[in-house]
Amino acid sequence: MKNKLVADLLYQIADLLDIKGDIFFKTRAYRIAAQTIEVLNEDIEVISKEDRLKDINGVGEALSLKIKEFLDEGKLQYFEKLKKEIPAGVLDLLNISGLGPKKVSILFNKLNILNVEQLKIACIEGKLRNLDGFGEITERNILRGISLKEKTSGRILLNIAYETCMEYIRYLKKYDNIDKISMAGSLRRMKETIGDIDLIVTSDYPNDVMEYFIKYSKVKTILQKGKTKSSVLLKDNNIQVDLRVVEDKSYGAALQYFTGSKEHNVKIRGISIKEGYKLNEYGLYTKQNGTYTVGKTEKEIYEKLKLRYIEPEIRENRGEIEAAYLKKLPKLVKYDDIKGDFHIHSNWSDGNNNIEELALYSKKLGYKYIGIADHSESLKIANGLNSRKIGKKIEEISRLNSRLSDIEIFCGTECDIKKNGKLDYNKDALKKFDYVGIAIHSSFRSSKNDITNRIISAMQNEYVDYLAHPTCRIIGRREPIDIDLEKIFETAVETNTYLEINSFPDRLDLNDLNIKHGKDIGVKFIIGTDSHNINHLNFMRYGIATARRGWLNKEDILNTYSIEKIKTIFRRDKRYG
DNA sequence: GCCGTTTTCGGCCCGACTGTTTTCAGTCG
Repeated sequence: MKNKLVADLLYQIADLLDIKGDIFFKTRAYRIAAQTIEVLNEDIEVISKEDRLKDINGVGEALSLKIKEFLDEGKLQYFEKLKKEIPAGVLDLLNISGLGPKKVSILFNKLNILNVEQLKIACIEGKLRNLDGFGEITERNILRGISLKEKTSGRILLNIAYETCMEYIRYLKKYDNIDKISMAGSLRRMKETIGDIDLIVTSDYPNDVMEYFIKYSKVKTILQKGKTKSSVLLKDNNIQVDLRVVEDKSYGAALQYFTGSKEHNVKIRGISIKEGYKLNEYGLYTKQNGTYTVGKTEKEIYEKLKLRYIEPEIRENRGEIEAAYLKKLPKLVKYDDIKGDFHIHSNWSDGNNNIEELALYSKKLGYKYIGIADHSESLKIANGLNSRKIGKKIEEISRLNSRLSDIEIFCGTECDIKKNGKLDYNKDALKKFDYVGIAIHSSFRSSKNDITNRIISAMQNEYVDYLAHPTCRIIGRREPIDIDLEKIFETAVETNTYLEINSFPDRLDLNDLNIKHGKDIGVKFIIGTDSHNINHLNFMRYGIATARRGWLNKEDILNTYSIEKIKTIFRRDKRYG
């Protein structure tokens, strides 16, 4: 499947044309086509061979020829030419918050700025302020955007790392000489961003495993290759993957050692010493004469140290070791505990799929229910629903509910919170929904007091069920909004408002620390994917991981409940009484 | 660029906000 590759090509062309100053509707056409191809279920190569490219919505004469050339030749002349006109570093500038194609174009053409580093220097030297449309504040904003990007630079989003890793594991599993295999490191702990991918395998033939490991078709560079450890750099995304081969009797010890976190391990090793052992990546050895005691599984190591087994997601030295000793570890929510998803956008607003497609795919995931929460009226860009359309959407959902079995569809909304804290829909409109999610989509930089009060007053609305992506952060692009989370948590408890754990990989909002803190105060949560097409529904895994990192158990999360219980919560007396 | 015609051109979701200006361009969602 080269669908993703083709989509990326079209996205890049759109960016390049934007910087060149081509008309908006042309670049938009490229992006629409890219988006469609990205989520296409059918293999684009098959479609191309059968000469059906033009049947794809958004692909016409010109694009079909370009896609065909790219698939047949392995590259596209048009794209190669564009890349010569605009260096790759200039494209990077688009990823800085506050910079769009027009400004980037000026920076490139007037100041000959070719990359982020040069831009940073130019800002510090005050060279931008004299350009048309730029000023001192622009310089400061750009510097802020660059530093935000630097903070996460070199780190990959969780979903990219996870998918890349699973693909590598599938390749390795095909090899007979590998027995056990697992990911380790921050990826196994499911941190929101990942530095590199660590893999641990057991085998009696380490040398052969190393050979097989580096022969993977996506390897770009072999960084090192030894007897038991090798590192490679992957094509496309430049991710580093480290592989370690250990004996079976050391498998658990190696996993424990390489999963981390560093802080967790330091403390565990301290406990080992106190208990008369020495712990390293090969096993737990007695201090006295260095004999091997255990090491085959992580569980037996923890148990030998008088601790309960600690799940990887919470190994951060945030109290888990003490809790493991006192037998007070939370029973973390499991990846298959989730029974549905309430944050899904359909093609009634800005989603790519219709409700039936979403429902059928959700059924495949084993869900019992889903909720379609399209945008509200004022979010015109996202094609927000006006009150007339709400009725029609409800009719469609009830038709589907009577036709489809084993899955129930709820009609919800992601209602915009206006600047004054009022909701985008009035009471009569809100009443029509099965449930109401609320969210902020503008004025992120208001004062802490204003924005906190704005959210609190929205939460106090009697029709509101949950607050979506509470801090509005975008990892690597936007800092969380400055809010008084303590007050938000208190209001959530008072008003029975569930707080969302948004599973979209660049959001993961609330984050692990917020969640843990909220739980201590008594907050209840809901995990939503913010899906805009059926593939996004799979992001649920990352929301669950974040919930686990926040120490949540099943009972803390709305969408683990039975459908009957959900209905009583959505129809609580205060609303309909 | 695509699409759909009253079919070969004209329309294509647009409003809020910011920082620049002094009436508006660029960015964001």
